Amino acid sequence: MARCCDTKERLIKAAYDLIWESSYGSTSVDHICDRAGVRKGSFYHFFESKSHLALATLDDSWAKKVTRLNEIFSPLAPPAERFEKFAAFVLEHQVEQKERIGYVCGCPLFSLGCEVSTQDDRLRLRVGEILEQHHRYYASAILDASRAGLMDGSQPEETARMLSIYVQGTLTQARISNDLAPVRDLARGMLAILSLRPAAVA
Amino acid sequence: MARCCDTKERLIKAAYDLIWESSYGSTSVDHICDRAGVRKGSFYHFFESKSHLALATLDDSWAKKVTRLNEIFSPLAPPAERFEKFAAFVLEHQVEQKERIGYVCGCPLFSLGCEVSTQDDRLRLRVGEILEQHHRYYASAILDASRAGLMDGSQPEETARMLSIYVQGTLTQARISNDLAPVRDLARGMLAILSLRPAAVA
DNA sequence: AAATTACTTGACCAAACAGTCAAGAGTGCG
DNA sequence: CGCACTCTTGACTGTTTGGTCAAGTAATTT
Repeated sequence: MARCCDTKERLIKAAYDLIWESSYGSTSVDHICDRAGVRKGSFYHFFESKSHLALATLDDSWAKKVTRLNEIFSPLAPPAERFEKFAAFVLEHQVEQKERIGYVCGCPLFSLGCEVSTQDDRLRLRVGEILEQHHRYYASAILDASRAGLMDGSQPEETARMLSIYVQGTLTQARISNDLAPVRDLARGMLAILSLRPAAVA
Repeated sequence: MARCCDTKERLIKAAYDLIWESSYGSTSVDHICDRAGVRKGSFYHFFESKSHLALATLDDSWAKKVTRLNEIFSPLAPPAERFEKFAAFVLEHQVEQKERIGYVCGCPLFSLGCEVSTQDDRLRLRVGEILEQHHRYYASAILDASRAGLMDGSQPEETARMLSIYVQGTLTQARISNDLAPVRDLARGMLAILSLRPAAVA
């Protein structure tokens, strides 16, 4: 049955899902293999260790997400709309996941990063890089908004940082309370942090 | 050597530290016993399981923290000062921990809550309750501030919610970036969210 | 057709794991 | 003193863990 197929992708998908639904520590190589329908020998043919697979899930999920973010944060879209679309995108993801597994799962990136940061520097740094990319999207939209006279853009970096933290906090809060309410308020909260002038929201 | 001493407390302390420094999943009962200098039989004399011990660490640490928070959020203190003292308290804690173990550890409550929420409802709910208590401190200080004419208090609950999320996000961010900078900006960020009128800050 | 390559398989290992238990040992009380 | 209670101990069990490996199988190259 050699040289077949999508074994590697199935492993990445299974690992991503399991870590998101539960946690890195409680997800064993055996669980991942079971869900992927793959024998353990194959696992170690493709990946050195669980940590290496986790890194692969980060790269893979980021590569997929980036095209969507490029759409949402397209410089062609009005700045306020970018944030609204982003919030809608996040909410949609969370609703879907809650319907599928019965729990609000929050952000796989933050959860994994938070869990492993003091134990696995490679994973920690990669998560940090990806979060930094999100920051870039925010900062660029803020600059566009202030250039258009829609908001006070005197501190774009600081404002973008606060947005990052707010999104991060909201998803963690939603996971812990197992409640989508904070995510439903995400758009409003982001716009409040941006202090966009009323005209921009309409 | 029976009927001695502080075995139970040592177990709670060891579990708290280990979970904070690494994570719940990577902390085994054996590790906890080792650090506490206690044999495993004793562990199971006091606690049914690791999950029960984790719950005890939550209760224990919250009981200790609450007296400090009552000081900080004393209705006798000016509202703005309460938030500044709180931010200083958080920073102090994080600096201490980073010096001790070389990593920014973030908040044990958020990290644990985030990690176990989809697997252990008892722990999840307890973490949620404790976070809710923090929210109460914030909301009460906000009401006091608005009553004193220091800020717009039209949405005290919503503002307190944003503060909670911001603090939570900041500590998670600090842990992931292994950098205290976000925590050093905590006071400023909290005051920005509160939009306290300049007079209140001076 | 033969050799190489890329993948799969299932059996295997030692270590770590959560949890149990019977036999003590120190303390306080009658 | 001796009983009862609380705690401690170390040896134990069965399972799960991450990880290895030799043998096989199918496509690809030569």
